Amino acid sequence: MKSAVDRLTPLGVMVLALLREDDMHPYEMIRLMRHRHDDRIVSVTNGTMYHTVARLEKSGLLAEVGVDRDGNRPERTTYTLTDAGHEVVQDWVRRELPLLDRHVEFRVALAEAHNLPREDVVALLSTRREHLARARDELADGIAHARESKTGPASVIEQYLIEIDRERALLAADHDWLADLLERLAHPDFVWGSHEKTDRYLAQREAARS
Amino acid sequence: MKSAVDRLTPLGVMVLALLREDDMHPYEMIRLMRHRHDDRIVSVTNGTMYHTVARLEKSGLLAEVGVDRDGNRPERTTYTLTDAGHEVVQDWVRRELPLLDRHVEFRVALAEAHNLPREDVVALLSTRREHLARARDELADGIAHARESKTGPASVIEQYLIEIDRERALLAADHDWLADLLERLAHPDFVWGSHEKTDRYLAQREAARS
DNA sequence: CAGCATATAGTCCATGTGGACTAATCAAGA
DNA sequence: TCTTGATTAGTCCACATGGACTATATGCTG
Repeated sequence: MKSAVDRLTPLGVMVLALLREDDMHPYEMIRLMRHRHDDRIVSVTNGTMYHTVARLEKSGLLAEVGVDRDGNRPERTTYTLTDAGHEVVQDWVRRELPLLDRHVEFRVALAEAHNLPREDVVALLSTRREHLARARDELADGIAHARESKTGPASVIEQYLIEIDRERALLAADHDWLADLLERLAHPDFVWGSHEKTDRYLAQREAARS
Repeated sequence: MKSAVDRLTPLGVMVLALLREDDMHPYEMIRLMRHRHDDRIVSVTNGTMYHTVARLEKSGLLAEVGVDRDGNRPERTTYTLTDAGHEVVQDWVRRELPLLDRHVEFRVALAEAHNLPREDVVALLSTRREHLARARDELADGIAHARESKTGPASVIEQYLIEIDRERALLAADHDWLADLLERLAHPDFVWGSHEKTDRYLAQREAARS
């Protein structure tokens, strides 16, 4: 039986996270995500956004709060986050933070990690760090093994190892970056929490009007 | 007017590349891709594979060569690459190799780069290297700028820079790895060419029977 | 001030994806 | 020997994506 967390798409999670900051209509989500360059992480198009919001509403993770009108502009339907939606973002982030193979999902989880208590994030990312170290070493061993057991003409397979060697390099870099982040997170100077989000949202909303 | 290259999905390109090695039926492509762990790069499912092959046939990039039968097993339809298909893989790889933002596409392009002459690959990857250096520096500047202009309470935004700082780190690692690869490619010991592919294919086909 | 582009807010549809399903054959275990 | 499970080869369908399209309002340019 698949729970609500499993049905969430990356964009769906970002939508729920946006609604934690304030009630919003879909078009504003699109503008805000573009302004914050969240579309680096997931592609944001009209079709997908409206469809995603409709799905989230059907799942009871968000709900209409009213239809507002500005002059003669088209009507806009504003949505708010439900308690279930609130909870499900956190569950989703918790699930995705340690996983290695879902690249887009991890970037979203990392971008939304501030929705979780700091010590939880540190624990989950420490697990991820171990997974990264293991995956990196296993890949390196596999590559070394493949290089030893060259059966044909000398090093003819080297060209087939290029892409996998890049993956190894990126895994290593990801690991080292994460180790550094964990040190920074351990330091008490690193401010954590979601209490400033409304300020941030308002500031960016203002900036978007210029 | 969108050419055939634009319509290609990552899996479509890998299918065409497989057919350069030998004629094959879709089910064997699935097995072979799983055996080579090409499903690290693109997800391989029945539905997508058969649909992809059908599309490629409709575009004239591959063609049926016969329906073979093994005992009372289900019939299997074998496909071969057309001249157009041959050409289009190379065009696609040429187009994708320098681009930064299409992560999956680049991994496929890199894995299939051996279908191009070595000097072309070196040129395209050198361009990519410059793009990477520029993107890395621009991101670093943007992050530094955001840290300077903190308007609110001290370093409250630091938690919002985590994900983008990871992107910077991975860009830097990608750049350095690529610089190293380009040095290795310049060295004459690095064997290049597609003449051994049939051997490789046969060896793995054999290995898959154990 | 006429005209053209862009922003606002959203709908609709063609296409691609992935998981469930079928149906037969072969291997292995109790 | 009977049955369970995996492999072979493929079909089918529900759903997610993204681009095209609509329609009004505002801004900018010559």
